[in-house]
Amino acid sequence: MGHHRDDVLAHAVELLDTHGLGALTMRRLGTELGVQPSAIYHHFANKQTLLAAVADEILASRPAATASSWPDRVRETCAGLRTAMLDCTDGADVVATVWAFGLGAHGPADELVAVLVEAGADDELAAVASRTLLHYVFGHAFEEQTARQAIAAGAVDRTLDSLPDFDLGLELVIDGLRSRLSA
Amino acid sequence: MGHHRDDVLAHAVELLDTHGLGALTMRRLGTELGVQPSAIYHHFANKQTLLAAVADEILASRPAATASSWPDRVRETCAGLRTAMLDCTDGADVVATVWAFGLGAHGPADELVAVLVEAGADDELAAVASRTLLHYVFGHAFEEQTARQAIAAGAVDRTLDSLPDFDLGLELVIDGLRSRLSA
DNA sequence: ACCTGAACACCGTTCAAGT
DNA sequence: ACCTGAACACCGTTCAAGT
Repeated sequence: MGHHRDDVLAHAVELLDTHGLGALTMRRLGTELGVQPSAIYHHFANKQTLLAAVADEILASRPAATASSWPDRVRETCAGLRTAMLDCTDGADVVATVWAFGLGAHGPADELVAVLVEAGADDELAAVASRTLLHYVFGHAFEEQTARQAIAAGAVDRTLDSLPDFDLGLELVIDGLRSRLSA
Repeated sequence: MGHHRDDVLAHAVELLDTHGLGALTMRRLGTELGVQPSAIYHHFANKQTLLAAVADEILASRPAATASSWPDRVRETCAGLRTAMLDCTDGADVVATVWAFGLGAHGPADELVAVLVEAGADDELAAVASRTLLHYVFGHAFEEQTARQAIAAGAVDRTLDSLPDFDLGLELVIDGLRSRLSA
């Protein structure tokens, strides 16, 4: 048929978004593209590499932070990251896993480090704080998205109104950061 | 052979610890117990239920927090949780996933909420802060454990000395919490 | 450059039936 | 109460070979 890497990647993202991570299979991807499973390996070395590219695609849709104060820029970056992940089925799972493996884009991490250094943090604080913020955003988004699906599937009974208080937890970390930056 | 639920669970934990999450399979578990795969379903409804029980087992080894001040109790609880997860291969992955699904023990969460309420937090702050702390601990442990394995497997080249600065990030959150509690 | 066909070594889960 | 045997509907990955 003559597909390119980008065709395969775009289809993988669509498959993830419409049917979830469980449906994003090398075999199913091949079938939907009208091609043998093994043909996918011509474009991606393995599934992990494909998932890393999918994660990058999810993160590419983030808007750039525009605010002037560092707390607002941190809020913008974290909110943008969260929204990008929640906008795609199982997006938080894919992005967090790829990040933990050390693959995929460092965009959000680099952005946070830059903002914090500009705000007066030394290199160590900037590095630790950016990772702390990312762990918070990943953890919160992953739990929210997973719980929502578990409830929708009837797999578990649980309320969710207690969950999406994303901003409050973020302010907690920002407050801790503020007390370090003003010192 | 006549196994009980606890035999199966103990073997599952051992399989996880010695060979990782990829090896913790219903089929392999059956084989190692000298039993058909389908026999496992007599003890656990499905793999998710088994994983929830495994997560509870990992968390059961945590020591109780004994310190008197709330920041020290928070540090103890978080460090105990982290250690329990890191002590078992893929422990952070299993515990964080089970937690996100709303299954398994709420031990660490309940402990943190209790400590924070005792320290003067209202119910909402205690709930948000405990989840923020958990997201941080899960995220940090998952990344540390995953990165360590990815490096050991040669799947990725990355330094790790920049990672295990667990305490610094935790102090950040505790500082934010302190500024709320003293207000 | 892109793909086929076939194979290898696996999965989770169900279900009738056995003791 | 605990298990067998067999099946169903799948996986990721490799590799020689084709165009």
